[in-house]
Amino acid sequence: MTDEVRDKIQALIDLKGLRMTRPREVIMEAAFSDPGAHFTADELYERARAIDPKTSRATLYRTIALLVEGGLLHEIDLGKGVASYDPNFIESPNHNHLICLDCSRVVEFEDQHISVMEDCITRRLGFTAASKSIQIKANCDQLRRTGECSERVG
Amino acid sequence: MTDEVRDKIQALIDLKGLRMTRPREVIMEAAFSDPGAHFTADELYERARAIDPKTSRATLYRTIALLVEGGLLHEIDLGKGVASYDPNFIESPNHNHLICLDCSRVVEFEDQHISVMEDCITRRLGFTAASKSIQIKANCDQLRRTGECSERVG
DNA sequence: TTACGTGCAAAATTTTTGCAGGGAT
DNA sequence: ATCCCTGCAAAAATTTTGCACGTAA
Repeated sequence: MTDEVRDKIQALIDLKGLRMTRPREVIMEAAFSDPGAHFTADELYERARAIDPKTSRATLYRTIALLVEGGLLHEIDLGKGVASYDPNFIESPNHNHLICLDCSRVVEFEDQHISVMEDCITRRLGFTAASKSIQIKANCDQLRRTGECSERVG
Repeated sequence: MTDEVRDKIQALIDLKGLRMTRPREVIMEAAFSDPGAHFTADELYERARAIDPKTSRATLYRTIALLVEGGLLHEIDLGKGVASYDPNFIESPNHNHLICLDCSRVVEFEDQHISVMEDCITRRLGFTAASKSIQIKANCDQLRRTGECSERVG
């Protein structure tokens, strides 16, 4: 977990007048240890239990809600049917997701041109954008050429 | 429901060797009667029951799965926490969603430029796009000017 | 000390499934 | 007649909540 994330967490705790407890610490550690790793509630539960097996689902859900509300965690749709969460919006607030239909890998990307156009369209519709996200489901070219998919990340 | 939709449904039924039954008909009627209206599973349940109160959830979920699998219904994330479904991808296969944070209204929009750029980025990452979607959460300018939000759809 | 936080277990939601009877082709 | 389909009810999966005890500040 980076210091920046640690600071944001502390700021959120302070802002809401909450307390930093060990159960919360464990869950946040599990959530932010790898910024590239998205997860579902259940996956985070397993990760947290890897750090402290006593972690309870009740506290997990309460902490997820806290982090989402505070903007440190974003709820995203990765097409799994259940909500996934993305811990990387702190460091890359404007990234999008490409989901590989062949291996389910998720590639994050950013693009200034598209971002500008999104703002443009939003304004034209009479709104001011608060958050923007793109999901692209796609097939891996390499798979078709070589029969393999995993690994390569453009 | 348009004839085009009716035809697509029939084609799906035929392709899979299924049968067109009254319970399915009711659910599909509820789903496609208003292409602009997104819905959750539960909302569709209520709509279907308005047509035929005997509609069961089991059949509803089975029919939703059938339509999603067949590409007639798209699962989308409207930020409600539960999956929503969009019946309008048959008529507008490439539209995106803007969600008003003030009134929760969903505005659909399409844009050729962005669509091209998405394909471009996807190719650059080494993939071929299968489906693309954008979600923008935004605040209504009119609300800030006049204190009202609903109604206006750019 | 004193709220706030926690875990447990129960409850509430949401979705899936087994099964026996019913219906489309 | 055949095999798919349906509804019911039970089960499964996921998330929320009440409560008594624990603990950070």
